[in-house]
Amino acid sequence: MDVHGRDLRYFAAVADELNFTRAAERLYVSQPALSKQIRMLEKQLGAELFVRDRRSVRLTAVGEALLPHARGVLAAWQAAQTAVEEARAAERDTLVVGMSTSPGRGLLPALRTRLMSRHPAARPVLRQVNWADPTAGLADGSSDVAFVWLPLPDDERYRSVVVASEPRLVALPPGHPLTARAAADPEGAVDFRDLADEPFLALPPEAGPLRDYWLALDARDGRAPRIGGVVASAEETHEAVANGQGVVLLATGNAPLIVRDGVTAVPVRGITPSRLAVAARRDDERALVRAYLAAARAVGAAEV
Amino acid sequence: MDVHGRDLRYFAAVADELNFTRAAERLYVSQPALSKQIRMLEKQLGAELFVRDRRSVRLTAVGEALLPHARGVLAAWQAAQTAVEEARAAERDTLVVGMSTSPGRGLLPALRTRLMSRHPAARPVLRQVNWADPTAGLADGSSDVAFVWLPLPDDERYRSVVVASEPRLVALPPGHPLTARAAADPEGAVDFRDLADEPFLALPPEAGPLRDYWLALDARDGRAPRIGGVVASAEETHEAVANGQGVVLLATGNAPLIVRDGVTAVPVRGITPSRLAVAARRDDERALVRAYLAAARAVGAAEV
DNA sequence: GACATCCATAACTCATGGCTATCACAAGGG
DNA sequence: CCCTTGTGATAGCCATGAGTTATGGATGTC
Repeated sequence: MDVHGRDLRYFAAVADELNFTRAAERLYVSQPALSKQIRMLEKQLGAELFVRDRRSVRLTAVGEALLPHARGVLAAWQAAQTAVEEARAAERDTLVVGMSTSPGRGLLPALRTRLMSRHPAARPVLRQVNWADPTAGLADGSSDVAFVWLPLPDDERYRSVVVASEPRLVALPPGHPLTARAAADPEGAVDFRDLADEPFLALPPEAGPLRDYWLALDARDGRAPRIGGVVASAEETHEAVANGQGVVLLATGNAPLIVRDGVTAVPVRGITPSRLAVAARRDDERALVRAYLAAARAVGAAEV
Repeated sequence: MDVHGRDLRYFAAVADELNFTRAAERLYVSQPALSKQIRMLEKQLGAELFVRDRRSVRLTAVGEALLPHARGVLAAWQAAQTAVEEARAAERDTLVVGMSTSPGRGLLPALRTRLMSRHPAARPVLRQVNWADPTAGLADGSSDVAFVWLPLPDDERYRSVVVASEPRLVALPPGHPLTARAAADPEGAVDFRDLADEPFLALPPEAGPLRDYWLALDARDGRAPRIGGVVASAEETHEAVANGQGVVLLATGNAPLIVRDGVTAVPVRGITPSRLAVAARRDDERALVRAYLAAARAVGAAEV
């Protein structure tokens, strides 16, 4: 039914040489092993492939019929191996870059350029990941590296390089009283305690510590926030704010995604700045991953 | 380097089912065996072929790349097997009919017709064999059946069916004295003792008992014949007789091959008739061979 | 919470494919 | 004429391959 590729290779070699001893040498096996395998193949096919006439070896009609097909099978397998090798190479050179929202700030082209100056064959592929996954695909392996907001859950599994640290803003619906207060402020900002009691839009519970972070839990002295709704994308967030479901904290760089149709964003005093980082799985030592982190380090700040 | 066809078959089955358990059933192997073989294949290729994600199995990029090639290899091997099967069938249906000189007497078409009425797929192939081999190729396997002159050397290895028994003639050169004597004889014949002392043309020594037979050794009372030359074909024989190198005994049916350009042939009294037979190797039980002998029996006389 | 599904692992058996040593036979060569 | 050389087949041995059954562990389902 099936055949081992080796047997076809052996058969072709003997057919080439018409001499078992020489064929065995060419195949780096002993002559008896070769003889035995050919006999096995003949037995399997139910037909003699060679006539071993005391002084000479030659193909039978059946052998003659098999030879081109045997070569065909071997060639087809050769092609298969090549295809696998190419796929492996493509996989090795592909770096999946996960992100929840576009990191902006000119980071992607800058990192791409630096990466490819070191690894010309590299092909960074961008991948959009739902906000529900704060690791932007690192956790389930769907990304190799990712733009993430610190802090990450399950911190020790990842290493990260901060590439931007910016004050956080609050997005306010049209006509919200705090808009006027910010306008009157010398810095154009508001204090967090002035908005702590507003209903907040929150990330899904799966987001873990990141959800808490964007609710500024650490600045609330243990008092629970009011949750006005759950959002998992920039578009949802804009809609929810515009509809007055609640306010939401934003990284400065993400403000343009939310601020339109009367929604405004103003700086908030009294909370820590947001930190955007490039991260990878700590145990992922692949060259391309290391190179991307190195590029991020060159572009951004210190590793955490 | 090489791959076992089975592994590709297993791989294709799992790729089809995307489920090891079901694929294993389809392949009639246990699930662990299948799992192990796929792992082996992956190890050999140095790349994962499937992602076994808790609940599902799916192809990796490499697996995706391999799949069409794997099917290609399997198809190529399938074609190879078909080719072998066809060659085997052709070989099974081919009957090599050996002969030294054409048996004539309408035997070949008669046997061919009878053979093919029983075995429509049969393809009798005629093969001319040098006179030096009295078995006309049976001995070395180059013929399956053969037209031979009895007695055969190594008798017990063959079985034969006599298809013609005819008086032997002697071929005489132009102007030989015996020609006149025969003309004067009431039967137009000569007695063997009148030509026993002539130089005789003989078959090569390898012909064994057949050589002796055509020298009519049994009719010489132990006296050795004079050998005028050795001949191994009808053409040589004619030439040698015409040149006066010697005389030679002939089967009646073969006279037309020799008698021309003044060479004559006259019946000889006092020697046994020649017996033309169809023979085969005794241990050759193939249907086609048996059928050819049966056809010969129907056409000719009794089996020896 | 018991059960079913599904893939992986463990421990075992037996055939396969390799090796070395040796034989049998034909063909040349001193 | 014997002896060497070349060639394929055979014998006996051993490691590995490929299969088995039994079991584990994770994940949904009723």
